[in-house]
Amino acid sequence: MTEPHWLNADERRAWLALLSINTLLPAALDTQLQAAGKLSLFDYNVLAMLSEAEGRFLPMSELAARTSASLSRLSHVVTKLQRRGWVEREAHPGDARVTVAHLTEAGMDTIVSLAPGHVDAVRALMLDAMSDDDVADLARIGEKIVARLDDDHWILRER
Amino acid sequence: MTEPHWLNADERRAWLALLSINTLLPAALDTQLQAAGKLSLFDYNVLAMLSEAEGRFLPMSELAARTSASLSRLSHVVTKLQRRGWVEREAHPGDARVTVAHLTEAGMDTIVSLAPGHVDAVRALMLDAMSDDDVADLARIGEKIVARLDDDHWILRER
DNA sequence: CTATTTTAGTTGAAGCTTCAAGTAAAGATC
DNA sequence: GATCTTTACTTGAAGCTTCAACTAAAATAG
Repeated sequence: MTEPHWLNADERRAWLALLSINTLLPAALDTQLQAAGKLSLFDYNVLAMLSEAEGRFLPMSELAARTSASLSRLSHVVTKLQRRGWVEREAHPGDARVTVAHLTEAGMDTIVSLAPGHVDAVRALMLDAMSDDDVADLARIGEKIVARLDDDHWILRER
Repeated sequence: MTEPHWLNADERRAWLALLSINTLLPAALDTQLQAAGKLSLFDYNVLAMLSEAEGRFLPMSELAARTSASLSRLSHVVTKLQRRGWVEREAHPGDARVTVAHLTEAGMDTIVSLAPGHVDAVRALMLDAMSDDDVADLARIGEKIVARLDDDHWILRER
C-alpha cells in the first residue's frame, strides 16, 4: 500500500480519458440525433429500449433501470415523448402502482429511421478508433466498472 | 467487411457499458461532492484544472478545453464560482479579447479540502474494480477514443 | 490603411435534470 | 384487519446546459 490519496500515472490517464469521453461522446451523439430528428441521446435510448422490449412496452421502473435514469427524469421525458406521439402511458393490469410505457407505431417508425445513422455515429466516434481486442477489453473492463457502480445493473443480467 | 449498420456482441457490450458508466459515474461523484461541498463534478473540475495550472490561472478558452466544456457553459459556471469567492476574472495583458480565470486563495483552500474525498470516491467507484492491467488498458483505449473525438485534446498533449 | 473574417467571450431564453414533496397502492407487521 | 412501511410513480420549482444572438478585439486581405 502506497499513498491511498492520490492517483498514479495510469490511473490518472484512465480517469481523465473517461472524464473527457464522458463529456465529448454524448455531446457528439446528441448533435447527430438533434440534426437527424430533434431528439437527445437519452430520448433515443428510451425509444430504443422500448423497441427492443417484448411487446414494445415496459414499466417505468424497468425502463428507468435500462436507461440508468431516475424515475423523475424518465417521467418528464416520457411526458415529452408522449406529446410527440411516440410513447403512450398505460395502466398495469396486475399492479395499480405501475405505469407502463408503450412505444407507438409512430415511435417505432422514428427509431427505425434513426437507428442506422446513430449506429454509424457510434462507430465513427468510438468503435472505429479501436481494434477488435480493444473492443473486447473495453467491454470486459466497462462491465467491471458498471458492476461496481450498480451490482445488479441490467446489462449484467444476461451474462 | 460485414454489415456496417449494426453492432456485434462485443461492440454492443462495450457501447452499453460506456453508456451506463457515463450516466452512473458522474451522478455518483456529483452526489459525493454535493454532500462534501455543495458543488458539482464539473465545478470541481474547473477548480482542479485551475489549481494545477501555473500561477493558478488560465484563459477561459484554455480552461474550457481542459474541462471539455463549451465556452458558454464555462462562462456561466465561472460566474457562479466567482459569486462564491473561489474564482476571479481578470483581463489579459497582451490580448484584450481574453478573460483570465484566476483561482483565489479561498478556491484553493476549497479544492485542497475536497480533493482527498473526491479521489477516494473515484477509487471506490471505478479504480478499485480494476486490476493494474485493466487500468493501463483503459488508459490506452480511452485515449484512443479521445483522440478520435478531438484529435488535439489537451490530455493527449503531454504524450 | 480600410474592410472582412476570425477569435474570445458574454448573455438571456428555452429546455433538461435534479431535488424535495406528495399521492396512492401493495406488502408487512402486529 | 388496521396500521406502518415500502414501492412506484408524478409534479413543480430550482438549478444547469445549450443555443442563438450579440459585442468587441485581433488577424487577415485587398
